[in-house]
Amino acid sequence: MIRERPTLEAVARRAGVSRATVSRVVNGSTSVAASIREAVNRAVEELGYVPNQAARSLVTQRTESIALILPETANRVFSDDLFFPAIIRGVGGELEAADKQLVLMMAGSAKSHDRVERYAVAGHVDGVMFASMHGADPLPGTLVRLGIPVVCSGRPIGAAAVPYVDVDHFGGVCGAVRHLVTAGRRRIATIAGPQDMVAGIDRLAGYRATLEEAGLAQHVRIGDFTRESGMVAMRKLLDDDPALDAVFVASDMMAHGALTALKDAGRRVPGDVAVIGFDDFEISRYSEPPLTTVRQPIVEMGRTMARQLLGLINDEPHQPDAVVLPTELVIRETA
Amino acid sequence: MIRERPTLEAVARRAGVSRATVSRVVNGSTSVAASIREAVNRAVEELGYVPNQAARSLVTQRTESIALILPETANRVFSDDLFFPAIIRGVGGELEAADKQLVLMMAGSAKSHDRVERYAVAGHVDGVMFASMHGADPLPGTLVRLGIPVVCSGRPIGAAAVPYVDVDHFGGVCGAVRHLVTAGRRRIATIAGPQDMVAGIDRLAGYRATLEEAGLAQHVRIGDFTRESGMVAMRKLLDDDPALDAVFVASDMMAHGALTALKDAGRRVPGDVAVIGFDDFEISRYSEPPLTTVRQPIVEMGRTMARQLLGLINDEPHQPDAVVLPTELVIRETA
DNA sequence: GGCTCTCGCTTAACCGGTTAATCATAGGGG
DNA sequence: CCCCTATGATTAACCGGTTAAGCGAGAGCC
Repeated sequence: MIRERPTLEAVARRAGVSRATVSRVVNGSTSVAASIREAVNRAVEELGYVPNQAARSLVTQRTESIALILPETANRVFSDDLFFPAIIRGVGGELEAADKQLVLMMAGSAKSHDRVERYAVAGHVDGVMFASMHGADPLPGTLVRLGIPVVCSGRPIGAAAVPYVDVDHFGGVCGAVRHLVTAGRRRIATIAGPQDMVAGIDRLAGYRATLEEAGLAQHVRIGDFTRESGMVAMRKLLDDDPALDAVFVASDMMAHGALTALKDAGRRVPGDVAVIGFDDFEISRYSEPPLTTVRQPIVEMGRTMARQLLGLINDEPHQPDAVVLPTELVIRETA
Repeated sequence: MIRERPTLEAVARRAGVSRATVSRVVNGSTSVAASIREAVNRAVEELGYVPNQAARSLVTQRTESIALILPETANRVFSDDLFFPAIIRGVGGELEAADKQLVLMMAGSAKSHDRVERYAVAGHVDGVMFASMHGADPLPGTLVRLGIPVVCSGRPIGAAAVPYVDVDHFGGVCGAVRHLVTAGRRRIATIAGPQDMVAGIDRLAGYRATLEEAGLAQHVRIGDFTRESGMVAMRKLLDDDPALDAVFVASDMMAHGALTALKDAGRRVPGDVAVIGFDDFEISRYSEPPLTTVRQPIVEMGRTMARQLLGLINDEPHQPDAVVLPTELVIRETA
């Protein structure tokens, strides 16, 4: 059943040349006579030869594969979230085009965190990408110090100088909140994201800056980006200030939770309370009412990360340390 | 910057033993004296030795990694879909526990399809898992014939005898439709899934069988599992039979589309029309009204696939050719 | 005491490629 | 005609592990 896989040696014998020559042909070296190249290719074809990556990696020190680290345990990732799938989609497309393999790793527990480090350090991959992580994770910095190409999605917290790709959280939020102010809203609250993530911190900063600029009072509640936490936070905000007339919510998921809470509390949206989210997930086009939100180009982030990493790996010059992609206010019906 | 990675040789020198002995200690062989084992472990520790997987694979013919093939181009996967993320979650968790790596591959285009085959055949992975594919894809069968361990999610169409994990589509749908019948519904339509996928075919079969059994007329429209297609199909069904009083929708996404279409058409749910979906995605708990649906344990499917594949790889005996997981009717408010 | 057996380590072959160094051959110049 | 060079192939070393076979020493047995 298991057909013995032909080796370079076999191809060489069949083509009547040496291993080295076959290797050269397979790797597209130019200095091989056309007739020989022809013969080798025929032999490759006939035997169905495919090079053994392990053997190749052993000598080239390259694996042609790249890790994407998701900073949650496998059980939590993807539960309610549309962020990681989109990142994967962007990364995957770009790597496929470059003929690299995508190795997915979850790094939630301390144990798996360790595993990831060992894996990367062991040279199983040519480079590592981190998807938006929590807190000041030392791992990216560690890997960089070891000379492993790394790119993060989301500006890393902490001192480590790690290349990253992020979106303009601050600018996007400012635009959104200003939109509320311009529309005459005066009691504008926010449901912020976790304050151990840049996405949470920067979006809250944008809210604060804009309200300060407008001379309005701030009402803040913190969520964890889940729908459930959005509901809870919205209820608390309504307790805090029953007369609030707008809320900027730092993620679409939480915004959906907020919408539910508002409906339960008998508020009309946007009549009584305007709502703006952040993300622009697909589902937000279908919420009731359709959600006004700040679009961040997640797939594009994935693509950009991959491109940057590939650049680093091939050490192309002029690799920017950071790329910040623009966000865009998408106006639908909630504000 | 790039610290030279220590090799077995280096560890052996430091510990004052031979390469072979170090190898044995590293791989946990028992027949090594405690004192030597001690010394070797110390050397490993001090040097920060991590074995080189390429070298190891070369001789063991094992890569400790496993491919998950997603049968869409990277651009389409994950767009609106919550199925693949859940599969990944299940698979990822199980593989992590087994210390295997997950290699993600998209196989949409013919070109990438080829790439996947070459990759698997080249022995880059110890086994391959296919996530629900379209039509009668020959690839799984091909790989099986080459002796590569394969497991599919979703019973494969066609003759190939490939181990698979699936859910009880038919039974689940029968239960759901029977629920509608029992509730007194008499004009029960369905929005079926694509008829080139088992999930689409079997669910339609369940609908047909149950209605036949109940002696009721069948109204069928086909969608492609997207929300949009659900909306369109629902409108068509209402054209077909404005008086229909229930609809079984073969996926939650399409059900959400159908809900929108029903609302637009002025139908109350479940008053005028009862709706039952299939999947039980997270979002279905939050639709308006919350969706009654057939739950399929997607994460568990992923886990089971991974377990089966690991069993095959370690050629444990008694590997079932097929595992069919149960589905469960989750009654909320739409029926 | 000598023989055999066992235990535990070392030696060395091998996995399947890449590539630097080497060598054969044909062509060109003097 | 001979020597030199360019071209293009081959030889062989190496990547970093695993593991079968070999071997030395201590224990058990008669």
